[in-house]
Amino acid sequence: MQRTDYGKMACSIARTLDVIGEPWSPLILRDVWVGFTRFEQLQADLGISRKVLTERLNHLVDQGVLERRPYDRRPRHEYVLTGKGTELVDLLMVMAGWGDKWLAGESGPPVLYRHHACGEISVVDLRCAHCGESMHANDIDILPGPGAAVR
Amino acid sequence: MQRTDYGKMACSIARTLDVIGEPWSPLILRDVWVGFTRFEQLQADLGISRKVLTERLNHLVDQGVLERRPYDRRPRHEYVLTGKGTELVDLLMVMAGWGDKWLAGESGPPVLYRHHACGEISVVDLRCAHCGESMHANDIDILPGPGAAVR
DNA sequence: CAGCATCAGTTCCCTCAGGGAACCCCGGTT
DNA sequence: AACCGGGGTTCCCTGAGGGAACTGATGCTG
Repeated sequence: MQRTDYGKMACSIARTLDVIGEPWSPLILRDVWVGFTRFEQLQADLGISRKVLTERLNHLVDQGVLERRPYDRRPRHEYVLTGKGTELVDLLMVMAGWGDKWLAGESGPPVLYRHHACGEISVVDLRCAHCGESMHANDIDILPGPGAAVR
Repeated sequence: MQRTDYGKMACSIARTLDVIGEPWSPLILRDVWVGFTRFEQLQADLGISRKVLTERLNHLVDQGVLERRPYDRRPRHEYVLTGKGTELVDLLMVMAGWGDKWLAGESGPPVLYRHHACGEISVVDLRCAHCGESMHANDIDILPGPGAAVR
């Protein structure tokens, strides 16, 4: 949890930050996505404090982004992405794309993405869901929406 | 700065978090994007502590995401997005899109986006830059890239 | 069946980052 | 000369993150 509660703001960016804005949360999702699904695996891979990992996992489960699932008759669980969580991974892909472009340096990007549909190594691009043309920060106007008045 | 330094990890998500992963940074970028470009405006709109706002702005300028620009003969500046920063706004759009879908509730999204190209209210969609087909979390394989070995 | 290992946390303390308020500096205005 | 307003700085206090030790439930081993 942040000191300041973003969830109350009438802004979908702030609300999203309330779900995955704390330090570590995006990296936890990344790890779950690539197959580190258990507490010990996450802790070892990330080097995160166990206390904080517990807090983050509980929060992500509470928010419906991850699901806790037993995988043994012993009290053992793994964490898996829900549909809501899987769609957050899209955000991670865009984040990775920006980092690949601006921060990777000499040696190039640490991972590559192969698109199932065309079989090629590729990157994500943002398109308008309506017309299919490119849709970036300078290609849009912002208008107040129906939820604008809610505080 | 986080306690843990993400910038050292061989992961573009972690590196991106090193730039805008601290609390407030995405909201600062959002505000600059929509036109709150001055210290006092940002402080008033966000309700952020002045100390932290100073730190965040310096960090974002250091990272080449924002540019500090004088707008008066007095020592007054405004902050504007660089090219690098403008591309980060794409990330904010995806973040907002997710929040609109999963967190907006009854009253609907607080803001709408009108796409210049088609003039319609729309949302961003992720496509493969290579073939143009939909490209989401489950549509790709992850492979090690050239920068994978760097620690 | 005692002892040990493993996973998944929980508890403890310590440090340091965020919040809040007061203060400062600098140029311009009256 | 006194005041103002933008853009910070400085101070203290609280609370979140880090680290390491401890716990509890279950299964495996001798």
